[in-house]
Amino acid sequence: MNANPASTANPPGQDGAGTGASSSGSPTFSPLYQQIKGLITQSLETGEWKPGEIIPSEMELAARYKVSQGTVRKAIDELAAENLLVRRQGKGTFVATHSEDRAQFRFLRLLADDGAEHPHVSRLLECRRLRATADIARQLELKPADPVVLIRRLLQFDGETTVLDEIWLPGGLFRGLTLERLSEYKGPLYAMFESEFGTRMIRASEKIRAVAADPAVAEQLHVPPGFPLLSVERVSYTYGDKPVEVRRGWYVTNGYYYQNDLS
Amino acid sequence: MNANPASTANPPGQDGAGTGASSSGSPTFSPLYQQIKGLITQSLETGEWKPGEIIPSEMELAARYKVSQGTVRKAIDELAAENLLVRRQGKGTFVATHSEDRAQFRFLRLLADDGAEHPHVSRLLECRRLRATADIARQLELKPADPVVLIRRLLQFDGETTVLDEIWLPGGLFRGLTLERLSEYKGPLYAMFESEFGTRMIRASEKIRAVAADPAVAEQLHVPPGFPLLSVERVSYTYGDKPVEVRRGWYVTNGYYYQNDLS
DNA sequence: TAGTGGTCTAGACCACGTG
DNA sequence: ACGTGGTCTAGACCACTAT
Repeated sequence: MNANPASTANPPGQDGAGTGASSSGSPTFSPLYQQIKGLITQSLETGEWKPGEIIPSEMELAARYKVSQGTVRKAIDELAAENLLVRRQGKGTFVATHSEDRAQFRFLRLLADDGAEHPHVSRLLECRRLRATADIARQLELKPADPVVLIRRLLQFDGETTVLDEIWLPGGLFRGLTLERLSEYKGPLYAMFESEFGTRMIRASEKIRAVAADPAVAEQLHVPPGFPLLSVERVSYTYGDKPVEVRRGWYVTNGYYYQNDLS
Repeated sequence: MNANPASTANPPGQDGAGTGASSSGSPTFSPLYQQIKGLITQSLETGEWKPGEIIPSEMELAARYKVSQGTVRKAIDELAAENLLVRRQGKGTFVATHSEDRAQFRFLRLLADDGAEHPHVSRLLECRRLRATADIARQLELKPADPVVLIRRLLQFDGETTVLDEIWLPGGLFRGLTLERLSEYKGPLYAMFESEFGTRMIRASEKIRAVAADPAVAEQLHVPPGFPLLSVERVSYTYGDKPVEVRRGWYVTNGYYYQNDLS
């Protein structure tokens, strides 16, 4: 009989999830689906649904949050676009993970000159615990001299030593991270951080430069000092745009290139 | 009275735009909104709606294509996500353009070390017409020895010579492009290509390497030979993934860096 | 056959920009 | 006051996957 249930169920401040500040004096306005998105993100963050697991169906979530399926759908759509969730028709919606998928190339876009994606192996150099320098502390939003973990490693593509990485992590989040545990783990580093330490890398920002290899780096990469290297400074973020990794990489781009798409 | 108009109006093969191959024997299936997206793209391609102009409202397009507003909306949503259209609430939907917006940074992501986005000026070196090499012809999907235009230029940031670009364009698409016309035009190169030659760059793919400056390049950039430079090889595409520009750039990354976000 | 996500529709109301 | 895009709902059907 009623033409539009929304006209009675959805005026400001009457429904379960609320409509944000539309009835308050604040000039802000938050769409319902954004609030649902936030609630779903919370459940991801707290581990209610873990990487690789299926989350409740759209209908179940709609009932839980007391909104329509369409609103849940729009929230999930955005989370899927941000690579936090993966939809699979006929099966359900799953929490994204760094373990599978080939999500590996997402964070290491090094291709051979012929365009092929070659596999690589990691060679760990060290894993030390020390105190953050002022610079690292600032980037990780820690206090100076807070404990951090430093990992140094080489990556070999087809046996060729191609990448030298220095990775800084907040000590508090990565207790029990040792060289031994690192070397035992099979798979991408981010997959280990996700499954072993509950820290999931969501996005990263990189500063790329061309630099001359200094003697120490040159020796590790088997190139002469002064050799041109790609310098990649990365800061990775987890939920809530919290920085949880600083990475400095030196890439030998002979036979390989860094692939980037502008769109 | 009827609970669901769609149940009578939308069975396979009965509506205006059609529902793809759902009633044919073909295994393909194309959602209605994808077909609408294709029709809108066509109108963009043919110039029915030009860069900067407003396109018809969602209601008008829905009437034109004989679908619901929601279906048009979904088509426009995707085109907006691909930067082909720009939505402005309360005003309408507009054809994206390289002229305004600050869309400039989208295709030249060079920032100063302090993270600031500095303006730059272009210094044209030459604009010649010649025959494509085998390599350039292949990348532009031309026949070998087809006519092409070569532009060479320098970019200066804060007076510092920072970038040397070599740009190849298909001769057929850029008739009448001369050094004089280039130097007269104010604004980004892509804005000129768009407004003067009707060729709009949609996306680009880059291969990035660190290289040692060869003597000729070094001289232009005022650095010593062998100096580490960022080499950026770009292929730009217009509608239908048709390549229309090959660009080779050398960047001096002292005081500046190439910004990239992984997400 | 049942359940999931994916598409499509129709209609109502809201926020924004312009008269 | 009006038109635009933006949100929200409700319901039907389609496509895919598993049982």
